[in-house]
Amino acid sequence: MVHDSFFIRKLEHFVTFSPEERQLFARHTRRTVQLPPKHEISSEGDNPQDVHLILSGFACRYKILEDGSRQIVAYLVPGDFCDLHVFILKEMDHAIATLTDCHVAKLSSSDIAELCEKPAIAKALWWSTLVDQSVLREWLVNVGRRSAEERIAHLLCELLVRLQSVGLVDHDNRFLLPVTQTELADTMGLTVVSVNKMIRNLRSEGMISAEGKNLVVRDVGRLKEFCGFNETYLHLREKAPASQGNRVARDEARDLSSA
Amino acid sequence: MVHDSFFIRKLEHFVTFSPEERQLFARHTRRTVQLPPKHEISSEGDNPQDVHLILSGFACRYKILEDGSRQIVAYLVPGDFCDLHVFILKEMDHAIATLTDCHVAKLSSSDIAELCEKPAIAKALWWSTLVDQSVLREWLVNVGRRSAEERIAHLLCELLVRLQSVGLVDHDNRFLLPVTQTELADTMGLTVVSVNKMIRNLRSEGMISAEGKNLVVRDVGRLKEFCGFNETYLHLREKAPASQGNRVARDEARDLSSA
DNA sequence: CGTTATTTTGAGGATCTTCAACCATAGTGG
DNA sequence: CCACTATGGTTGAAGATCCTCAAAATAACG
Repeated sequence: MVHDSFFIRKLEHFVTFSPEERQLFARHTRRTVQLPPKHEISSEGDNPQDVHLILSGFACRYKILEDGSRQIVAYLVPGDFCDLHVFILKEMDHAIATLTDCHVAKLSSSDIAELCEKPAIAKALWWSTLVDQSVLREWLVNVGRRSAEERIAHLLCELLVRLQSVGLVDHDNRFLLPVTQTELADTMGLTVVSVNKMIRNLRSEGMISAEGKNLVVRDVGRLKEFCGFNETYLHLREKAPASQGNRVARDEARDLSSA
Repeated sequence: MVHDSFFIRKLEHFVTFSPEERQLFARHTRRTVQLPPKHEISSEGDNPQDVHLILSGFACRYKILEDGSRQIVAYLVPGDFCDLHVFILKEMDHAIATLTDCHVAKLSSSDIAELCEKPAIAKALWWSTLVDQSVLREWLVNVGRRSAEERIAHLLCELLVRLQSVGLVDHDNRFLLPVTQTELADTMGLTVVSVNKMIRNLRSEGMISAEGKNLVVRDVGRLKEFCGFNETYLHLREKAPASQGNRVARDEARDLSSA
């Protein structure tokens, strides 16, 4: 119940849904599976039949090279669609796997088709694909042009904002980051050793701190400043920032945290 | 006239268009401009009104960082749409500029809307967006996980195949590459000095040779082998290669467009 | 409580960058 | 016609960043 709302909350950064549209979403996301960590949702070369939507947990999109090294090209967090492209591109050019326990909804071709009959929903799905693309561009900038320490800082800023946008961050900028340093390394084009040392730096400079799998951003301003983070590329401000819209969002967040 | 066909040729890797659909394309790509090199087609922060389609020449998509460094995140070659996202995302999160003289078609919101009334065309535009996304993923892998020399080899393989797919490569694997080494460096997350030395290596190893602005791939097999190039990610083989399969695809497209 | 995964640290080395030239080419204006 | 300038390509030397290798410490897990 709670989980079902993450993607609605995400998409509502872009459009506001009517009650019927929300019900339509609920109806088409009923078929779900519970997956353990490191479970492949779809593999390179597959021609999958379903679209997957992350309801809870973390997953990632990645490619494996001939020499066995891995590059993670996207993190998939609650509210994210994994593979909206499967009805157009017949062959997966990458794999998708869970990083943690995940609750995942499976939507068939007809689920998507029926959802897309509502123009607001079709547009929102377009938006989410385009935002994924924009994130990918920023990751390329990150790996291509920033230092190891800046890269990690930038990724943490992005996750902070993305998770905030679906209500998964505490008031003190604490969020669950169930990702190993090896996985971070595979994300940023670095080695574990580097990642470890750079995280130590960020920590000793007082910008972040880690408590188990929780990450706390101690100084958001300085962290963003340090890596040149500009959240425009997440395109979270498409809707007019009217006070009414904001109030609705706040009320929902309160409801959910009590649930 | 010749130029008009590049994007049709590109999209026809995915669907086959009817004569009416081709005419529709012709009708909606009549408004064109001729641009000089280094001309900004659209800038970061813009809310452009038109979609741009490259008819001839090379352009690129890039971001500038605070320190002035640049990361190119896509090459746009004849047949490529620059900014199909402008009707959804209200603010450009990156800039687009020509690299050479470019002949560019400008399509308005209504041009696109009318084109998308034909399901085959709508699907083809979707396909082209998704392929752009796939290329972006592969570039991230490239910059994140491959050595300087492999990166350049991989980019050259990609351009070879992409330009081949629109008929811009000679029988002897020669094509026009009007890109400076500085631009290559900004593409691969390297410096000009490195790019220069790696190109020298590839040349001395007999894989490529350069004649002015022409690049010749002397040993395609070895070049692809060297960088682990696998063209699957370009998704150029969506149509069934059998003649029968093609007929079915064509029939489907016809049915849908008449619906 | 032993086993495995993950984090942490150090030392040495490779790759790529930075800096600083110099050369080649093409376009410009006297 | 030729000096002058701008752009791009080429090269070498020195240094920084990040990697590799190796090992220990810590945490997670059945």
